[in-house]
Amino acid sequence: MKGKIHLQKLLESVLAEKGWQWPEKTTIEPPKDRKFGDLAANVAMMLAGTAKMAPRQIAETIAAAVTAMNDPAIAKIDIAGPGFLNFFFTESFWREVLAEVNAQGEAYGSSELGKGTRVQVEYVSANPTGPLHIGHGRGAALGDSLARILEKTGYEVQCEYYINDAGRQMRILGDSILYRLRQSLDRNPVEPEDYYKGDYIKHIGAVVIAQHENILELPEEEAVEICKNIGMQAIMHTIREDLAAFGVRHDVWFSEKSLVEEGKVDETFADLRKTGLGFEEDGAFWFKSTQFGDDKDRVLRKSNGDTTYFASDIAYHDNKFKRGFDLVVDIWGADHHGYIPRMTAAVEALGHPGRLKMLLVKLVNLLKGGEQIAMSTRAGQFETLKDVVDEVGPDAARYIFLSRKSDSNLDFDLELVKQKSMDNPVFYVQYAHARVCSMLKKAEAEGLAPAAMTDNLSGLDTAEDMELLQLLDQFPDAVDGAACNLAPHMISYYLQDLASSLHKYYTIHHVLSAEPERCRARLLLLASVAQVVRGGLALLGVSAPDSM
RNA sequence: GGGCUCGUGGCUCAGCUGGAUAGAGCAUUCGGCUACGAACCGAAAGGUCGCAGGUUCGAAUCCUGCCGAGCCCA
Repeated sequence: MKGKIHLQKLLESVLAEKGWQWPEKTTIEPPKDRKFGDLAANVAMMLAGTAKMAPRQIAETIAAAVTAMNDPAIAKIDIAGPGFLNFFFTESFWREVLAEVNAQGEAYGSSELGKGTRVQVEYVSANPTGPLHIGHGRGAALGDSLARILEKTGYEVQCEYYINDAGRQMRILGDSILYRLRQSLDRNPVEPEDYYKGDYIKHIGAVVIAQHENILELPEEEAVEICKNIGMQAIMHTIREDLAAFGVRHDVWFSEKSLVEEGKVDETFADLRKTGLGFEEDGAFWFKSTQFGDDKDRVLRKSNGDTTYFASDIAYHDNKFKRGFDLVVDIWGADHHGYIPRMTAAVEALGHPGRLKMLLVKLVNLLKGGEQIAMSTRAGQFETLKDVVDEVGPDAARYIFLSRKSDSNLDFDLELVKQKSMDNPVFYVQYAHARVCSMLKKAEAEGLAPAAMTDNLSGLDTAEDMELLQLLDQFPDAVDGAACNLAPHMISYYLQDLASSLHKYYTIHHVLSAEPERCRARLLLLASVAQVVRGGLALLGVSAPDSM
């Protein structure tokens, strides 16, 4: 970031002097091959069109102008390929990065990118009909990490869980519990055509009978209602526990039922009717979503009087924006992707176009030693999030989830995730941290303290020193990138790079036995690396142990 | 039938708001611990970026068609 900012200032002043406008799409970033230099700018190629000159010729002009400025940070400028400007900075410039890292401490990497924008991240939001499974875990890790990243980059973040506690699924839950309850008492009940079959249903049945001894004497409707309520509470309780054990935060637990009971759905209907975007037809109430690019209009209230899920969802999103969020991020399972056009249409109809971002999380393919484990809540066979976290630990599970794009398929092999190999890079990154901590501890025991910024740091002069310094400088860029793209996996990849450079450094350069001044400078460098590793892992919600 | 997402070395994936010789890890082969943690490091080998067109000075990246996989809707 520091290098980039410095370079951008130089280039901007040169362009201003030449009367060229700064092209919007200019990038300043490390070149793909480090032998090309420390940072490369494509500005000459971007200018070719408007300046009506060959890119390389523009590059020559810019390079000459920058050279003439005699900037103390710039060691060399090359022009290469189609017109890249490749900049080499001085070693002492890169050493200054350490001042940045240490002055900011824990805050290093944070930015004002979000400018205080109020953003809500809604995630998990699983129906309270059964325990969370591993697919929910992926969404949970993504949402939680995203919230951390957005907070780090200057957004004001609220995390929310939407509880689908109204509607048909809840009725089925009540039926399922009652059925299992009767069965356990040898009443030989009729099997419902559709019900939840997991063992947890039986356990809830036991709780119900303990609290309501006379339940079987009550009218059917009343009994189902009791089962439903107790069941929902019990399940939500375990969901909260499982999320807490996974280190996932939600600030608000929002009930669909409350939305309906407070008349918010009716309010939304009225609003739609007023704007002409809602209409009656065939005894049903419709939303004119085709006006916003959906492929057909959608029913909000059926002719039998029941409102649809979509109706609640519109009212819910209306409510979100009325609560003052500038941006809403929804994280959904990929099986809901068909829902995107109509939801986008709805948010537009509500007058908030472009302020809803939907992230899809593809299902997780759970394997054990290469063999697939089937998952289905309804059929009652699944590996719960809790089981998985208990088995592999929250760090490993989270890191796996966050080391891939969320919309790509993910194989989660319980055996591989436990292995301490690069099949699960979480250990690789954590190991880098533990290694440095152990070294710092040993140094302390020997009376060696890391250098201060006022000390002579010229001992940091090898290619590996520069590599680490430049990576430290790139951390804020990685965080901003992850925030802009709503993509925590960019942090994982950054951390793997940083850990790799650290391990290489460790192998090549001996720290404690170097001459005192160089030793202390290296300790400062390594302490800075450890701090950034810690900061990066914190954004993923993964711990950074001192020893392992 | 309509729609969405995805096809990148043997495997798992980055890169996708167009830029340099397409990158990692695993697996394979070879090499490195009498110094700070070998859960590590180095080297080799491995690719028509699904296929075919198009846009451009330049395409894994953008557009169109097709093939293939998964899912959603009817």
